[in-house]
Amino acid sequence: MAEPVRVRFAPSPTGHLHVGGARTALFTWLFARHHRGVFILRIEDTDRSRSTEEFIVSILEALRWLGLDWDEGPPTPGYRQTERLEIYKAHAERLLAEGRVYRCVCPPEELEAQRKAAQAGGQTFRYGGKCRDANVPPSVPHALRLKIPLSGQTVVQDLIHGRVVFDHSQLDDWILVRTDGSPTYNFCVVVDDVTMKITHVIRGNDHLSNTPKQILCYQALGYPAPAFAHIPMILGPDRTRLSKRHGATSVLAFREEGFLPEAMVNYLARLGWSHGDQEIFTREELIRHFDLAHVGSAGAVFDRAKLEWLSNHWIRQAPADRLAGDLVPFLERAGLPVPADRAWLARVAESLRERGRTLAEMATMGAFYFAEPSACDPEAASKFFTVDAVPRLKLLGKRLETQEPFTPEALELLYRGLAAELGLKLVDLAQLTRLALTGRTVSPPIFQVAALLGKDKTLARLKRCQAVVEGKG
RNA sequence: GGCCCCAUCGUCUAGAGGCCCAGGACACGGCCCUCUCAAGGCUGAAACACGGGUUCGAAUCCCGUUGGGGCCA
Repeated sequence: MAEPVRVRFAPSPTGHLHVGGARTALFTWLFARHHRGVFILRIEDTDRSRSTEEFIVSILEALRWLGLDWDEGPPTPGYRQTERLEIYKAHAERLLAEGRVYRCVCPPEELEAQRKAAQAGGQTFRYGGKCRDANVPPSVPHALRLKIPLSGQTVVQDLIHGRVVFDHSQLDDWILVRTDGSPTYNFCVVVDDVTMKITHVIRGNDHLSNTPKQILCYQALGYPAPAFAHIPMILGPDRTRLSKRHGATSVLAFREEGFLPEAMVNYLARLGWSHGDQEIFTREELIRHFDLAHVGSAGAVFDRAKLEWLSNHWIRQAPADRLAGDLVPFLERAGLPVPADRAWLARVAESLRERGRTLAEMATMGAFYFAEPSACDPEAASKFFTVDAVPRLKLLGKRLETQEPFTPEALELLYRGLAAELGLKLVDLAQLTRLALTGRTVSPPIFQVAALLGKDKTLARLKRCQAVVEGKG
């Protein structure tokens, strides 16, 4: 048996958890759970100017919502980079003492300007290593640079991309500690991954280019490098990296829209990973089947339509009583009264689930269950409220008044009988009733609706509808 | 600009040299079912970026081109 797997997800709290980060977290979590390893959460908050406490809270909440539980991490202290500054400092000092790193006084602005100028002129700019042998004294403000070997190459054995070779001649001596004394992101990552004994670094493709420098840093530190897996990025419809420009990308925004976490997890898992032709996965199935070998190497476009399809699937799978509970905040937000009878709400949810792609949609579509429809769809009204409408409504009201029991099955029998009696098609009576009860031409099966509404409300709405039609002449 | 990654239907993908004149799913069209809309069933249109090799044989291997993406305190 190999060494136990230890993996981490390391978001920076400079924004909400977006779908790209969520998928990285999911893949990492699945890898850990599949291998019965340890999933670690680490907060990369070295960028103090942009990191906030709220974003940390929001990210943790998003992870919990997705059901990605961590074995190590906040609120336990020691899993935030700002708490680990001493560790980075100690490692930097060691590298300096061992001559693996040197002091550099080249002003960053100047270097940046040179690079821009070179690029504009179609030239290649590379840091020349002016300070490499300059023996800058410690008293002068300085940055710390890692010495990259002048020749040779570093090979990244990536679990997804295979062997990727980088020529040392193409790599700049890179900054580990800035002039202001702050360690750079890439240096912190290496030190953290080493000290947390991470065995597999699973992260976005955008970090692949930094990997050879990190491997060189591991070597300078005298540590073995972990295995790497660079997963492709999630793209927008224009095939550029998914961002706010492409609309809502925050995981919590999807929760607000009424997607179920099962749907989100299922969708994200299938975005870039596959298991034959299977599309629908429970969490357990994902854990059982997930492997990095079947993660693709090309970027994937985020497709909301497919998410919605999965969402509908998982809404139909969910137990009715859970759906009822989930629906409550969406009713509130839609300004609808929340019924006290939870069992009744569960039955309502059950009638709505077939058509709902999100909880928010269910609340909108089912509004008539909770409040009397304010007005009929005018186009439908002109079509169905003909001269025949009033007598039919009257007759329906009369028959329904004495109908017992008021169940969908019994009501259907009554309607079918009446339709036959009048020489009508069922649809003629059904649509008229649908319009009266829901105000629309689209709804759950109308006998179910009537039964759930109960005899009193059903009769009242039929009567009111009749009055409206008569009033119109 | 240099380096790196990537390239199968509109989208997500199956495909690890012959089973592929390329399979599934979402979306789209048609039909069926049906009290409406969904769901479901059947069905249609829809792809191996291009050019060279290697091989008896290539979506699958190699090279190049093109296109896209990413990294460079």
